[in-house]
Amino acid sequence: MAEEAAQPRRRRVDAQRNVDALLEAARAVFAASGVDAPVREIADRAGVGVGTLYRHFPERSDLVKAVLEREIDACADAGPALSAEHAPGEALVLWLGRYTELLGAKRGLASALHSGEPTLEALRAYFFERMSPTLEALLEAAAANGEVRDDVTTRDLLSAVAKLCMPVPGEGPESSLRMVALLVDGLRRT
Amino acid sequence: MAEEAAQPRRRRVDAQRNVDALLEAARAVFAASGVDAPVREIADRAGVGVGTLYRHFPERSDLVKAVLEREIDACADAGPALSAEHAPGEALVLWLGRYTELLGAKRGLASALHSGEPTLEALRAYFFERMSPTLEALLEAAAANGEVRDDVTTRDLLSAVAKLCMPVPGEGPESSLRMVALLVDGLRRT
DNA sequence: AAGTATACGGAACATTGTTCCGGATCATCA
DNA sequence: TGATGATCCGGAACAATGTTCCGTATACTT
Repeated sequence: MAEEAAQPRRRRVDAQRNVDALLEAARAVFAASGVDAPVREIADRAGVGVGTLYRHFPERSDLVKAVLEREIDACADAGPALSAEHAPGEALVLWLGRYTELLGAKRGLASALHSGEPTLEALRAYFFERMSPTLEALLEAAAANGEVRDDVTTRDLLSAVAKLCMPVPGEGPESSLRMVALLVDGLRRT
Repeated sequence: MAEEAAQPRRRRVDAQRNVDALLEAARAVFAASGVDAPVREIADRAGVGVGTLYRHFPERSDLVKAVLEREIDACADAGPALSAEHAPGEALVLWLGRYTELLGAKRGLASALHSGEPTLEALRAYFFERMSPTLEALLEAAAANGEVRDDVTTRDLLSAVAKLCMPVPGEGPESSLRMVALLVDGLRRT
């Protein structure tokens, strides 16, 4: 009786099992073959038909989104803590490091953000919606403190670092790190 | 008799006409719909069957490459002139502007460079092969002159700017310009 | 003009995202 | 517990797109 009264029924257990299997399969396949991996491969690995996959994730991008959402949240939520424990400028740089790390580790994320596919628009939107407030706060604090220039947009900065982290065949994450560092140098107050 | 002796025959005139038509159609279609436009659309616009298209351009990417090669060359070749007429640091910045402009105007170029498609590897290779010597010279001169830091790789810089120019739905070329400017600020000697 | 290498067109194939629906399965209630 | 209906499943089928194939047509050569 302590449950929500709205839902007339709860999700069938087999359905839940399949959702879990799909998420795990997707995680594995994306890690192994990138976010462009065929849907069927994921369905097979999960031991499920494509119909089932589409029942739970109406579009391929919903699966991508589901897999990446947790990591996006963790990164976005890391801002306030850094802000509490460090000086504004330092907190900003540390968070940008964390952000770069996320994009470097989940190579698929950067790709997904930039693949023109209109179907991934939802992921892009979620990503920026989540990250913007965090960076906004850090950036404003650091600028108010005079540690970084104040003519740089939150959106530009998020976007720039994400782009620099785009994986390219024949280029490792190290080069992304170097390029981000260069950009951050440009950010310091002139 | 002044011809090369190797080729037994020269290209048929109808074939040449079709190649030209295809190149023009591709240019138009790429400009209108991006480099991901369907091959058939290009063939149709050129008034030609897909078989003909594939006879002259064995892979889609060959067509992309053919369309973009000329512009790549022009940009790469612009380096020495700038170098002759300006101070090293200024020449570098001016050329980077030209380079950014190319990537901003031919939105397809930046996409093509970063779309993971292995078939576009040839274009990527050509691009860097052509741009590297130009930027290398400019960068070395400016660094030797003490105007910019000397710990930045040619390759990193080419790659970074190209990435910052990647088109993203809902983001115009202006934001690319701002981000490149930021990066260039980071490039100045500290 | 005849002969032949070259080129053409478009049907057909492979891959991939997505839709559809008949049949199986589970939750609920008498 | 057993009936019942909502929910879910599987995979065949469809659409879009890159690529291949081959019978036919055309342009050079002699």
